[in-house]
Amino acid sequence: MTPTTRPPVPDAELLRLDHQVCFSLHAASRAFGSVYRDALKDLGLTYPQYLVMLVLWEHGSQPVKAIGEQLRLDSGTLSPLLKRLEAAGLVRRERSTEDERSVTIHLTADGDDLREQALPVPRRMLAATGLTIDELRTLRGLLGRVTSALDEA
Amino acid sequence: MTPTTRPPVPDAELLRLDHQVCFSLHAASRAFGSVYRDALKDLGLTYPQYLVMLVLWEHGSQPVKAIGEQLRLDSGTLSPLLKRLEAAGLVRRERSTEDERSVTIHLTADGDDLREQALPVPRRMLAATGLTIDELRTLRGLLGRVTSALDEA
DNA sequence: AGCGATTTAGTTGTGCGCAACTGAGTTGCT
DNA sequence: AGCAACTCAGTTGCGCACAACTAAATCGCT
Repeated sequence: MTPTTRPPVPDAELLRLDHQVCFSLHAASRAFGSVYRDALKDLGLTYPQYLVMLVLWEHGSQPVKAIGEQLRLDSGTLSPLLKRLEAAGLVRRERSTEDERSVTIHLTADGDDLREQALPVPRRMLAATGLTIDELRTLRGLLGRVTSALDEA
Repeated sequence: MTPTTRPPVPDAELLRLDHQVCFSLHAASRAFGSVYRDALKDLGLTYPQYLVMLVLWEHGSQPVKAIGEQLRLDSGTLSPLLKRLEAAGLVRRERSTEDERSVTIHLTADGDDLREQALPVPRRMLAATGLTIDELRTLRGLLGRVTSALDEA
């Protein structure tokens, strides 16, 4: 639309907006990380470790690859992270018998028990954001679209 | 509102929503990082280094502390990052004479020249997000509010 | 059956992010 | 003036993220 006329928003503002959005995202992500760090320190988990545990709590034992797809993480990140979860006694690694390339991650009893302790965490986080439900939904929607679009490029 | 009645959104959905928002944020931030990495590799800058250069391009020479406040980064992150920028010849460090605790960061001629090369980057990023101007503004607003709220906690 | 391409996890190396700490310099209080 | 509290930059140590690579297993094609 308006192909031959000036865009309604001047270039300079577009550029500033881009920087602000990217920077806001960066800052917001780190702010979340900081609050999660605090909420999770009693559990002895980092935020990425918590994400892995969530996947296991929700869907049960899974190969490394499946976890990586859900969290958008590769083996270079997951392998050492899972090693630390194993060292903490929360998780067990088992090489698959029918496909020996694959390693399945299982929860240990301790890992399963930890779920109980983790239950209040999301509510605490939710409150800390200070957003309404509708705003959260809008945010989630926009972020999802951005991520999909960026993954194309 | 509706103080004694059931909330209109069930608990379970709240929790899922929180996870989705936090996770989306994490994923979106990394997706941005990935596209920036690509857009910036010709300049030899990482995304955080680019953010520091933006601050210097826009506001000129500044002490480390001021840069950290604008980018929400501490000296543990900035000191080595600035060292790398200095090693790349983009930046010069100068201990302040009137307050010898403070180190002022100056752009070198090369660092100033790089601005020219960086000009097309934001437009490219903007296009890659696939969002409209209004959506970007909404996103920026929500992210800013989340970050402020989280910084309180 | 044989062999090249692909898949899966893991390793290595670099940089970011942050907590905890250090050390030099400054400020404020008495 | 003197000294405790604070400020600022830097260092150390750990974990995450990712590119590039390796090694082993599987798949697919002929």
